Amino acid sequence: MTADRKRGTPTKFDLRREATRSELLRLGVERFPIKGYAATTVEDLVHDSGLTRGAFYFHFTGKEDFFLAVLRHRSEARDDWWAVAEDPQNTTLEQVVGSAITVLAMRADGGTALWLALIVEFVQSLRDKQEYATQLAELYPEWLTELRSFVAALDAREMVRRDLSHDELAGMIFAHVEGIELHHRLYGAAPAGVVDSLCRLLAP
Amino acid sequence: MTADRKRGTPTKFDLRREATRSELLRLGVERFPIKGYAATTVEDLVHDSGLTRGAFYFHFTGKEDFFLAVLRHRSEARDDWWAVAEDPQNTTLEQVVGSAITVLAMRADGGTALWLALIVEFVQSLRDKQEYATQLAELYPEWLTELRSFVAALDAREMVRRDLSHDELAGMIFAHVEGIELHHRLYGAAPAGVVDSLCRLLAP
Amino acid sequence: MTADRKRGTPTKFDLRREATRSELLRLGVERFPIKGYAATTVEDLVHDSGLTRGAFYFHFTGKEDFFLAVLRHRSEARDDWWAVAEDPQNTTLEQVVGSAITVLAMRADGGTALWLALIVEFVQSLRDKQEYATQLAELYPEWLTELRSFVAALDAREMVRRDLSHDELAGMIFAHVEGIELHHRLYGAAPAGVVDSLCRLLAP
Amino acid sequence: MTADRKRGTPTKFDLRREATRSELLRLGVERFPIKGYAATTVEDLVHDSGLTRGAFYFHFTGKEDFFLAVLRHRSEARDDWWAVAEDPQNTTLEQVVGSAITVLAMRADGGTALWLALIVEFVQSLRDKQEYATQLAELYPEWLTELRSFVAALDAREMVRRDLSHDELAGMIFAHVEGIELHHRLYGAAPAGVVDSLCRLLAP
DNA sequence: TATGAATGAGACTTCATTCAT
DNA sequence: AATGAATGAAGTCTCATTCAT
Repeated sequence: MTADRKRGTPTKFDLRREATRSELLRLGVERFPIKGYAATTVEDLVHDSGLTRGAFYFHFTGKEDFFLAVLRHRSEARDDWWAVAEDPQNTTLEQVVGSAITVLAMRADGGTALWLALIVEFVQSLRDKQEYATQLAELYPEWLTELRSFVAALDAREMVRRDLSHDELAGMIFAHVEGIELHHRLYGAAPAGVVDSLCRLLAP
Repeated sequence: MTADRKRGTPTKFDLRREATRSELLRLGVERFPIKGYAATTVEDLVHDSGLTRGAFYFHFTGKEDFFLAVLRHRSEARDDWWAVAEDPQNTTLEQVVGSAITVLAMRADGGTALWLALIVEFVQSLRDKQEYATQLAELYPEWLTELRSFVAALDAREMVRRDLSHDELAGMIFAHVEGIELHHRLYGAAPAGVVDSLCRLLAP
Repeated sequence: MTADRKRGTPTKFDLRREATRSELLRLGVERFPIKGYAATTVEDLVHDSGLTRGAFYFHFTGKEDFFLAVLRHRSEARDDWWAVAEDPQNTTLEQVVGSAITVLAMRADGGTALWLALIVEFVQSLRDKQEYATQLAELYPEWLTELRSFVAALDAREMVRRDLSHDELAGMIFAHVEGIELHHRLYGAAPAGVVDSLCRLLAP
Repeated sequence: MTADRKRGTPTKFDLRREATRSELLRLGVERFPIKGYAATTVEDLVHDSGLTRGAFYFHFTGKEDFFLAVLRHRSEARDDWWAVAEDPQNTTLEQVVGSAITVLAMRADGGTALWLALIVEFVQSLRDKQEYATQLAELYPEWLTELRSFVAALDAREMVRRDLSHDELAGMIFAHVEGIELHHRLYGAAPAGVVDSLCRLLAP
């Protein structure tokens, strides 16, 4: 059996383990948004799922470790929304950005700026546990990938400014959108023309 | 004594009480940034200051109430930084925005995006205590005041777009800057040209 | 009131606090022997005493801190048993030692070698928390004091060897007695003539 | 296979089983001293050895059972150190005892008084599981055997007192040495002349 | 107008042991 | 003969808040 694992053939143990692990991650995606990072207890996570706290600690070192795993898990399930930038029907930057916003709004799992808020809580709770902060920072470039693809697609159609790198543009619009959504969430501040402001930031 | 207070003549008791209250608020401004909202205990707040838990609960109903009071207290001590927009030496939008950024960077009390993070923690900790969320939302317009003055000063010099209200512009740049700074704080993401992007957002 | 404290006049708070603290220590002396150091939970300690876990943690940093405080507390309540060494009725070393053993046997609070076993458990549980080990080591000389007095009294009557210091003799007989009692406790090994062996160790 | 076992001809299954069992015991001897009895988890025991929890529970009913088996296992690997008592080069009791101490100091596996401390922890953890305490007590006479041989060898050369049985003398010096070493371990108390005190205890 | 000892609900985490395979 | 994922009971400790004074 050990040999099997080495060869990459999952044993029955591997299968069982992975099933449980996945279920835990799914529960994390589902339940962290409900009460927030800090207020969600391990018990809240496993409650009513047939899993136990023990299972949780078998798979993860602790809550921090788990939260990062959840973030990674979320990253995996991403589609190609940025393909809207290649759609010839969208002839102007405004149209492309508008379509993109529309597509993205449809799949926000949990609510606007929700995960950003969770991440802020997470980071605040760390206080000098540098290891986890580092792991989080390593996820950022990955999240930027989609946006970079979007920017690249725009660039291919000469719809975007060229004095900044794709990376810089992606980072800029990411931060802009999250800033707007977060203010909306915290203060109920109604955003004024996100499409418009994004276009201004991106236009050549 | 109550009679005195009604007449507006503060007795020495009133003075003492106000001194204690102010000191507590000052401590809040000083100590919340150190460990974050959740991790800062009431003991952390009063420790080493000669004040006690008892004083804390005499002046405030609880931690939430106190935090809001601290936010209000912070708003009071604001200068006229936005006057840079009236300085005739700054002839272009770029120069004005650049000066403003420079001035603001100097007085950040505690660190970049720090208070935004505290507010996020605070809001997350509330979970259905609508009363406090409402109180927080009421503070937002006040914070916007400075930015609105800034925008108005720019407007007077015809340096700013007019398709959006001062309020909308103020809200937009507020959210933009905080979004950028927060990403910097969370992920170490280096912001690409804040002055530049602000100009794009504001320009006529 | 603060001034009172500085002057050494206990306030009502001081009195209440000390009463609770003493009661906790008393409970420690009473209950650690029942289940042993490791198995005695904080709940076990306060249970049925009207005190709470919270009170425990108000007064002590944790279980280790408390255990050391209990050991110190025990040290304080010691009588002058070694005065038997000055009793002129005991004319030989055998008689003196025999009387001493008899006296000591009467006040063993909890059982033979019980506290030694607790201390061993305590030390084993520390594992590289040097701070507590150091604090424990500092108690040893104090415990030796009584035995040193005993040896000194014997010495005054020229009943004891002089090639070793009082300190060395005290340490030797302390270890000897505890070794014997511990073996008795662990293995049920019946000690063969403690009086006799002590005399051999002490005789000139 | 069972038949084979009954006939005493070990099959290759028997061999494998015994190998695993032995390895587990060896691991116990190696790893209990590291963290102590209580703090050493079953995982600590098998980790990095290729063995598993499952194997552990196949061979032993539990941790207590295992610890006793480890103690028995340790007893088996004993040499004839006490032969120094027969060495004609050692002409006095002092010389014999001194040589014995020297020899013994060389083979202390794990550190001074280490196993005594483990046994204390073990016994404390039992609390009314009389069965295990009994099994432990049954090991004691066996451990005494070596010391008894030593005493017997001394007796043959008329170097030892005769008012006590070999058993009593062996028990006495065993307890004495362990008492001294334990105090050394717990409090850092430096033993004063072990050779000397042993001679006093043993001399005719 | 405070004081500060005490409360008490729960959080995270550990680990000996089980059991389906 | 062994595997190792999972269990679940229990333990230590934290802290916002209360209340007698």
